[in-house]
Amino acid sequence: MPKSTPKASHLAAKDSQTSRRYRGSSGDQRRNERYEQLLSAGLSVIGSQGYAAASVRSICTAAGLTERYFYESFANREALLAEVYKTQTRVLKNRMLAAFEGSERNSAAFSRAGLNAFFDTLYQNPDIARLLLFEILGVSDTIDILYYQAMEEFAVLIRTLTQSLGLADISNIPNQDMIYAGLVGAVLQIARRWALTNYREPVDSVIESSLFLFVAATNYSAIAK
Amino acid sequence: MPKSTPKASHLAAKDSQTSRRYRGSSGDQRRNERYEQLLSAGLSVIGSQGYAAASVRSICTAAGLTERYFYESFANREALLAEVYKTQTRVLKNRMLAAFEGSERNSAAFSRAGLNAFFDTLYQNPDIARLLLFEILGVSDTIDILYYQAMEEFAVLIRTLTQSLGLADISNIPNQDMIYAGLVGAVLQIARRWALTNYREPVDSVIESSLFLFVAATNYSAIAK
DNA sequence: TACATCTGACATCAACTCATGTCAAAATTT
DNA sequence: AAATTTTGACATGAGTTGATGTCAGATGTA
Repeated sequence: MPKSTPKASHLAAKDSQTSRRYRGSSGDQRRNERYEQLLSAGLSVIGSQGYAAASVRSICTAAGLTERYFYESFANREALLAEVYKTQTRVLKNRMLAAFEGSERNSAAFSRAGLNAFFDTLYQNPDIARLLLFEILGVSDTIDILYYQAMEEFAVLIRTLTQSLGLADISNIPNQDMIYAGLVGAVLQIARRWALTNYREPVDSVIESSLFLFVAATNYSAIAK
Repeated sequence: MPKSTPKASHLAAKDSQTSRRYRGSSGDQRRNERYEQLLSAGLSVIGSQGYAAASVRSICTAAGLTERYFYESFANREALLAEVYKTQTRVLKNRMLAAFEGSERNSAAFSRAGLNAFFDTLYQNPDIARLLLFEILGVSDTIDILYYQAMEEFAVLIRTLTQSLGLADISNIPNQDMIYAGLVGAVLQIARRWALTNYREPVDSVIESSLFLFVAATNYSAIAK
């Protein structure tokens, strides 16, 4: 039996008894700090150098930790990428929800607020932008599924909000899932284009272009049919 | 001086004099064959295993060639990826152009023909789909730019065709480049979603959803303003 | 037949990867 | 102060990678 039990999960409740306080914090706290450091270093390295160049060594160096601690929190590189991705999409989603809350209840203002939160987050954090827009694709089947799920969540989010507020309606059109997925894809592509041209366009410009597609799609059927 | 001059380009016109006929073909012909074999094997391996797993060795094995010949045609792995990508986007573009040619001259039929060529190609060639939709992103700055350029070309293509045929007009809207980029992104996202769910949706369904976004975007401004 | 070229299987090389192990010194508790 | 846990720097090992080199034998030419 190994003397140091490996922990795939960072929630190692079992050790809270056997561990001892150290530098003012408990074993769980310290482990949690290391986990957070690795998560943050992962975002930084992947977001600036790319996933291919993000070796365990480089991430641990950036985190100020030894490689031994990497495997305390993550099974492998891919698991770290997955966690970073989940964390950042959650952050993004929350910011957008907060923006929706604080916006006026009319169609344009509402959508603009959400799009502003989205594009502003990417603009303020190029590492996040690179990771969410580029590095996440083509890594593995597992990660691809994660990406797919995140896209689906965003699509459901905007669909629910749009419809529940009665801002627009395309319910007479079949395959709405796909159309909302397409709209998310349109925004992502505009964001990728924006990033690849070093964010030269003003943020308002990318917001308005995205908004146009949203409004066109959600209003067209009501007008045309 | 090295006795075997390395050739970064596969167009090694210089050797056409020094080389000798072999198995019925000239040196240039043989070199060209090897180049094509590597290109095809590259698509196959990258498209089925992913770029990360596509080592020089595995590609050469798939091509039935020795590693020595890899560097005769390509400077490195990335150069091969770039060539495969360029080749396949060119093929795709040509198929779409051919589809446009053979279609009726009304808005819906025209767009449908192009979209059908696009989605059908991906459906018939999952390797191409994976490479174009997933594996191309996040590899390197050079490859990212290649992707960006290809997207831009497709956007210009549909913009030019749409406008020159008078099928629709959004010229009263600013930042049309961005909007067409967004439409390309929408189609790509629908394709990615389709691929990630193992092409379960009928091809007509993804075509109609894409078409809806096109028609909505290109007709909305004319109606609304 | 004698010779030159081309080919493909294989060897080599340093560099790098992930993952695990070792151990003395630092920090904490008793 | 003594004992014990935790830490961080480093070593290790098995494996793979990209890139280049070697060479006997197949395929051609004279």
